Amino acid sequence: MGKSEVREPTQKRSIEKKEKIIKTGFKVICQKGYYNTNTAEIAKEAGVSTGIIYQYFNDKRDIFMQGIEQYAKNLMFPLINISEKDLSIDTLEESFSEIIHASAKKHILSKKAHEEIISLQHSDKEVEKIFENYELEASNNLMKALANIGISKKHLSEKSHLIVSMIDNLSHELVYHKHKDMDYDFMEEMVVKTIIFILKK
Amino acid sequence: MGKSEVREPTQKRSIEKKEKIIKTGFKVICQKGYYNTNTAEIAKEAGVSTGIIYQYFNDKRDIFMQGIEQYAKNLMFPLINISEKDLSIDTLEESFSEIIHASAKKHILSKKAHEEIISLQHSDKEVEKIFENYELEASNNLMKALANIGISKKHLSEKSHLIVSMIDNLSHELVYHKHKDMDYDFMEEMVVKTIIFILKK
Amino acid sequence: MGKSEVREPTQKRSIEKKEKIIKTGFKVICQKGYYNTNTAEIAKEAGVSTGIIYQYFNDKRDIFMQGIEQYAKNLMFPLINISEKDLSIDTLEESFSEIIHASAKKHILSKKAHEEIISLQHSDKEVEKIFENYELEASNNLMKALANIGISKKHLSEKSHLIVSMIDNLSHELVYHKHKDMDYDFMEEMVVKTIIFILKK
Amino acid sequence: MGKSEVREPTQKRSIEKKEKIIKTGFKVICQKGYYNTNTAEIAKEAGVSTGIIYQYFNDKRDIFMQGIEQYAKNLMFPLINISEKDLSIDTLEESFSEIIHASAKKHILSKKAHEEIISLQHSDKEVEKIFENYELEASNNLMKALANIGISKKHLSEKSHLIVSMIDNLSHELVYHKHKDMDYDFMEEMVVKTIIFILKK
DNA sequence: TATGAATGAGTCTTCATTCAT
DNA sequence: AATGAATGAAGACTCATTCAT
Repeated sequence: MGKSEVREPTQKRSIEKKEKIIKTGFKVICQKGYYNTNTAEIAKEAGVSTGIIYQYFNDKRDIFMQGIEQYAKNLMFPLINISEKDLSIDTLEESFSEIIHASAKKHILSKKAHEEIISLQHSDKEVEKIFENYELEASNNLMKALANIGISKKHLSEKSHLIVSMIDNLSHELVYHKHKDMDYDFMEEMVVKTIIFILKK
Repeated sequence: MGKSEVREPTQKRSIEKKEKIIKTGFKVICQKGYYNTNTAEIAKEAGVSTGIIYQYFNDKRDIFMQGIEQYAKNLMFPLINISEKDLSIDTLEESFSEIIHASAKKHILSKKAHEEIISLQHSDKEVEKIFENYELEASNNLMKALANIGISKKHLSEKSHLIVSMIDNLSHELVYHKHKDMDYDFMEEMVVKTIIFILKK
Repeated sequence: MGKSEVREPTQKRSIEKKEKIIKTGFKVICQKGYYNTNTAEIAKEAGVSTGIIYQYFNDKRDIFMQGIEQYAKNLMFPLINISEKDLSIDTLEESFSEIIHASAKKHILSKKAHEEIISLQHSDKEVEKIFENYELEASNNLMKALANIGISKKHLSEKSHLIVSMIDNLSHELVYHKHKDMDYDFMEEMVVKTIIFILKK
Repeated sequence: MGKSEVREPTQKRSIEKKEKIIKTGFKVICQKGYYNTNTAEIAKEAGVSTGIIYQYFNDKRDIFMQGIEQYAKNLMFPLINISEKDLSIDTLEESFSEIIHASAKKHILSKKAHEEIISLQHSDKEVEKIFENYELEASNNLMKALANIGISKKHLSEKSHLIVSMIDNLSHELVYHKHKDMDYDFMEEMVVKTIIFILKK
């Protein structure tokens, strides 16, 4: 029935408008929840009409998805961009310490965002994929970097995966600070040591 | 003109009916998400009429809340029930292997429930606490059990927390099997060894 | 996503309500056109809420479709129910005269309806089918009846089809009376004679 | 604050542009239906911007109306152009055979257009007349042509009308081929013979 | 003249909640 | 205590029309 195509804006003004919608929409959804935010509100917050949204996006979900895409890229950046330049076999501990800090820093930005995204993974397999892909990329990059500095390739993919999860978890913990009386410095140190243990094993 | 009160059932039949609604409602919501499950569906699955729901519950949210209260303890953390009977200093590896398996088994429902609950935290601060408490309880129980079998109490809470999250992660991985080409037996073994490493440290 | 099933009402009150919606909806749509009638208006005219419509019908189109179904049945009734009792080889002319009159009578009821239905055949192949099926049934019944009174079966399906079209056309003409100065009695007579001619050929 | 007038283009380029919009718009509307065709689509198909449409036309309806005016005569009824040159009293059968074929050829678009026009008659009485006039013209032309080749004028208008509708029906049948197992050659032959019969009567 | 981005009123549909029985 | 029919407010999305450029 002549489904009107989504237009990819080329003009500067339009690109900015689309970016504004993504940014604002993503922010509001993260603050209030996907199902508690309606398109009219997103439009209003972004300073546009409801109609224009559907020239740049397929539907409400699409706004959020593109927000996630940008967010995920940003969030995973420190892990995704690990290379052998960041690692050295002699200073593994310092290297991972730095990586953890960089990761935690990004996590701080986006407590709410992360929560809302996770909650949509149920009904939306595509959301899940985005994160898995970035996680996979992070694992793979870490794996290559580790191989390049001379770590044994034996079971390296499994090890990398474990390491990435640990870093991710710890970053979470550092941000959420749910357990008030914990010694987070020790936890970090412990994680680094555990990573070294895993790699040496 | 007062808001008609929710009735607390006293008769056996009624109590069972209410239980059924909580159980079914909670299950369906965890599987499909809060906003993708409507009251008609919950009623149908529970074998009751839509009307009756509003005699036992204030609203849809109330069903889910009571579900959380009632089932979270049981479902969420198999780790909560760990005691020193499950652990022995000489067979730590076997012990944790078993714990991991038990955890993985319950993980499908618990993970989804957890995610869904987080998604409601936005509009509902009350929800937030419930889960944190159970997670804390799991860590604490593990900690006590470990202390009881002679593990050093130094930084035990941090260690326990790390261990719980590793088990949680691995369980998730074992259940979802996202990375097809991974050697999950190795990963499990690795996790167990890492736990031992953490505890010995 | 738990698409709520359309309920087929069993209680008397509900059946009447559903009938009322079909009748009113069909009437209003025929008067104002499908795209100029909105669901709120149908509901209002039928004296129900908009919500209830979707318990009995899949969508707006469904209301109209069920209206058509009833209407088509009714409209085609005289042609569909032709049997050998209505025909005799010796009084073919009188027989067809009567059939034409009965058919025209039904057509009067529904000038607007017919127009609106035809206009939807574009976008809706299902609408087309309904009418084709009734037309086919009419042709087939006529064919059997004719065979039973001794008309040669050679090319009888083609002949029946032509006859049904002619009757249908004439009925239309008799109702619409677009051409003010025509002698409709003659036309009817002519059609009857032509039918006889076709059958004798 | 007067409603900005529709401009009548004077430059060659503009006139062509307007013609293109009418032609394309009319075609697409006939194919897909008035309410299933949006102005963006018409503009796109015509190779113009949506904005320009409102310089040449009052509104969407106006495009279609002008399309009807301009193309109806040409498209709707090949029969309109019948003259005595096409007919001869001695070769009536061949003549009508040819007419039927010509009619069938133009039938696809014309039938759809006709249907769509009828559907607009509800909200738009103006549309109604246009078509009736062309249909009448077809009958009249046929009538004159028949009279000119010596057919009796007695009841000729009624006969012409019957003939036109038979041809119209058969054309439709030939184009759509709804009844797969029919012998269309026989039907055509039968129609021609019936026409001759009517004329001779 | 021409563009196509922008508007926002209007539409169908869903669903938590109420109420007659 | 229970049913399930009924309500109607709210939401996602469309599209004829306008307007800044």
